[in-house]
Amino acid sequence: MLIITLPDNSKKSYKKPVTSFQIANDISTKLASEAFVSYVNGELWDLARLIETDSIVSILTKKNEEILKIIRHDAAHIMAEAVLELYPDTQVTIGPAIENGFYYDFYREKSFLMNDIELIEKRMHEIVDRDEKIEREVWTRNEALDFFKKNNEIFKVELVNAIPEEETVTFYRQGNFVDLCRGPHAPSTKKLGHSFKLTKLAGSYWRGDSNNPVLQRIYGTAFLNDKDLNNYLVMIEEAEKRDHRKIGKQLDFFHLQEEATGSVFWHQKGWVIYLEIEAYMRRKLNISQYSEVKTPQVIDRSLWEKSGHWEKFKEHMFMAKGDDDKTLALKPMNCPGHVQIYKQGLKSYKDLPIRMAEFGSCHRNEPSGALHGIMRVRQFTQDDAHIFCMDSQITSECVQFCELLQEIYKDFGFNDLRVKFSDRPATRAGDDQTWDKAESALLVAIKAANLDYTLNPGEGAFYGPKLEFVLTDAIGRDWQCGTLQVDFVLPSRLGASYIDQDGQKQQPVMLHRAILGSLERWIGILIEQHSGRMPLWLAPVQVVLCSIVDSTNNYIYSIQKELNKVGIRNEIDLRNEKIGYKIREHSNKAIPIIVVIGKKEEEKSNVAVRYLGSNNQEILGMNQFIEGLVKKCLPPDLK
RNA sequence: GCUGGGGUAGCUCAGGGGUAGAGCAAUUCAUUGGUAAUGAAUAGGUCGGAGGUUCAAUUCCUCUCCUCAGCACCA
Repeated sequence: MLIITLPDNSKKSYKKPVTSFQIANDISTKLASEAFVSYVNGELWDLARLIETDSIVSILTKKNEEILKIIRHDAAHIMAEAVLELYPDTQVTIGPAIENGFYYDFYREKSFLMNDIELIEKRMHEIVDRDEKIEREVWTRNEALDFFKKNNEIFKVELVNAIPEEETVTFYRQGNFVDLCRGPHAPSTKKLGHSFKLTKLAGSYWRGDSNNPVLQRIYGTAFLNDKDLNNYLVMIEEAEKRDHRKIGKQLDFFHLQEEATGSVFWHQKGWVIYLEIEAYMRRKLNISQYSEVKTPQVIDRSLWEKSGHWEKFKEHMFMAKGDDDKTLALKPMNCPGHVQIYKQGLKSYKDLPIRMAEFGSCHRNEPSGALHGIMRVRQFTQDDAHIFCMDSQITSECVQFCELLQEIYKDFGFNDLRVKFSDRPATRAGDDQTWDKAESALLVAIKAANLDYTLNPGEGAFYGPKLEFVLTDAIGRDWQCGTLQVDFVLPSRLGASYIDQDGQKQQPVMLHRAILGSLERWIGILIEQHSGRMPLWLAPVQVVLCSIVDSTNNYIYSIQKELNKVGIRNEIDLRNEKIGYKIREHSNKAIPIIVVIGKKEEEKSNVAVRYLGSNNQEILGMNQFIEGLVKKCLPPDLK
């Protein structure tokens, strides 16, 4: 006797082992036809898998969110089947469902081209229509090994080899395609339906290691119906319009060109944003008792050798030849320079903590494939600082930093940031006790700032653990912005010390920290966040004054004079164009406030104000308008 | 760096072995108008760069640079 408990707590009893499909069928034939998989005691199972003990079972249909993952995984298998049918010289490797879709990595001498993708997609639709049964099989590990060896599938052999000898593995068979897979899957290829699309073709590496063979990855996405699929595709299209590279060009913020690959040409409008942000950060750092410094751009090789950068980072450093055949390097980081300033003169424990800040312009020779607009560049400016402190000050400094960071992110409108915590790696400097202290300081800081985090186990730097503060771009890619790293190593390598209460020489700890990360990346993220419609305090042009007829030009000049006096960034548009044309053009240029001035306004010393994104207009007295505007344009920390 | 796309007017893009195309922008003229495109005319190009094949290359081939997507990288 076998008792099956259903979600509504009703029970069914069976004399023999039963499948979820039978159970569904006993409830209603409709449910059986709509079922994809089931939960059996909280685990996802195939419908055809035999349940042999008393169990809690629920049947999943399209209404359950989990199904999306299942059909995307189905889609990956169906794609692999299609690829093997069309290109039998291919080896399959792995193919998971991922956020928003799925991919499969293939190994094949010849590259897939874009037309291949179309053929594969077509074949997938055929396989769906074939309604092939998808069946689960349990094999011993050695059977699996023999099978893959016989077929010369070296990648699968490697996967199976990693499995302990006594264990069994599961296979899924559909048509002539068999794949090693944990499952579960829907009962038939037909269940996928036709709401899928292959999206991208890209290279990847076996097991994510660039020393391994290159694989070809085909990405796709699948949904439960065409409407969801189309919504998704439209959403991606919309998101692409927020791309900072596109907007940067449209709004005349910056440009990039071949002769300076990976370095930004800031135009006047973009540079205004940059300067406003820098000024804001200076105010915040002053209040937080940082002192700002500036260190050399080009430094002799010997210092980089002492700091360890030469050994670990040489390939990424730009070199310059000096006199006497000296090798110089453009600084990729600011820390060694800051230690040199720290080392000038003896430091006492009473001097600590020392918080040394720099808007440090760094050069790194990033691999060409890593470059991305102004988000990943070869020359960038960090809002960098190093806090030299005693062990006993680490925690409070970390807490203060996280609070400051959060305050600043809020001012820029980022309320939900994500934190990654990278703890001790296998090979590291410093003893476990010191690591304990540093890791717990970071954790205390996260908690004090009321932040959630995800753990990156073993991903810390060899010199200490770190926090990474991550923001997301328009199409969902993660970018590390802020960071906080505890460093036990550099101070000793570069000989930084202080005298403690007992007159003994001690080594300070160094906290590397940045809040925005790089000004370039930060502005890129901001542009995408706002689709180019920057908040008033950052808008390159805050107001544009538009005429309707040219008889009011003198009145407009007089308003402009007043705006200039109070530091409102403005433009005037006296062109011989219709007002509708001007409104449209300035709206497209994302200018936050358009002021229209005609004869009516001039007569009473008024202005007609129109805010971006609104069709309303507000008639205000000129003085009243300017007074209000000055307040609105204040940076968030001065409001 | 790796795999696959792409580079044509200021911008967005079409084309394709035989004098290079559109829309928008620009310039000129007319229009002085009331809240997201007034009309007409004109001008605009080493078809990313270097080699090669050809009577002829922007088009085909080779190399190279840049760029896009993903992978790897981001100390």
